Amino acid sequence: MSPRAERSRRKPAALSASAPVFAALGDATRLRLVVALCAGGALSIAQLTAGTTITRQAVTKHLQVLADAGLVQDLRQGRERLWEFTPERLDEARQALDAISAQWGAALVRLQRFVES
Amino acid sequence: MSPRAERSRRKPAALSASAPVFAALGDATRLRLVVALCAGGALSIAQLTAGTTITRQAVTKHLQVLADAGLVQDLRQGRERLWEFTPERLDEARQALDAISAQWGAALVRLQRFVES
DNA sequence: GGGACGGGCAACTTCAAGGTTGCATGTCTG
DNA sequence: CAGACATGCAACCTTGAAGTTGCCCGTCCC
Repeated sequence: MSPRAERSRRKPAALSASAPVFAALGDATRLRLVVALCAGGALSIAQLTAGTTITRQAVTKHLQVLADAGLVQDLRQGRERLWEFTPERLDEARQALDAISAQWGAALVRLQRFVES
Repeated sequence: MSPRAERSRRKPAALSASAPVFAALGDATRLRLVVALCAGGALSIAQLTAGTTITRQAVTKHLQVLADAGLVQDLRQGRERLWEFTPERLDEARQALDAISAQWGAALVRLQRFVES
């Protein structure tokens, strides 16, 4: 089965359900956090704060927003609190963008047929 | 050339440049507007307001936000102001999500190799 | 001309996001 | 134990987002 067919086999997820995910990604700081967690596995708050100009508390709040959107997950380990990326919601968001793009493509095809007729 | 290779041939767009696009999509009302414009071609403000509970002014503001993000475009026609979808920025956002997903996949592969060694 | 209709502009309100500071708490480690 | 380290919690501040209301202006059309 082609990748596109396999993707469309899953449940549609209502498309607007991805709005919170987009909102969570719509901040440069949070986008950086997501990228960092994607590349580096589980990281602590202190590690994620290092290299930024903002406070540890601000990073904590951003991580909480990402967690509420289902993009990251925390796991305590000793005195540390490690955060790791979870891909499910982001995949749903990707599918949502694919759906929009497909809808646009279909509209273009209809327009093309209309012009030719 | 495969779709993936063709996609990666284009410029990377820095990934964080898509943050404003995600922010624009991170609102249920605006997401609905984008979907409507994708399906229905160019629509007027009055048409986009019909069927919603919010004011015409609120719709206008949302459209302005979408325009600032480069997702829509307006064209005046008589006393109407029609809005249409523009796909470029949304495609960039799709590529950004693909990049994140690919990075996560690569991290998983590295983890797998590490566990096996 | 004179209504409808579509839209722009500006002021205003409400509320939450983003960020900081200060202090308390749990946890290693020498 | 004592201190360093990682974090939590709560109060606070500042802006901007989201939405409304009121009024004005251009355009279509009978």
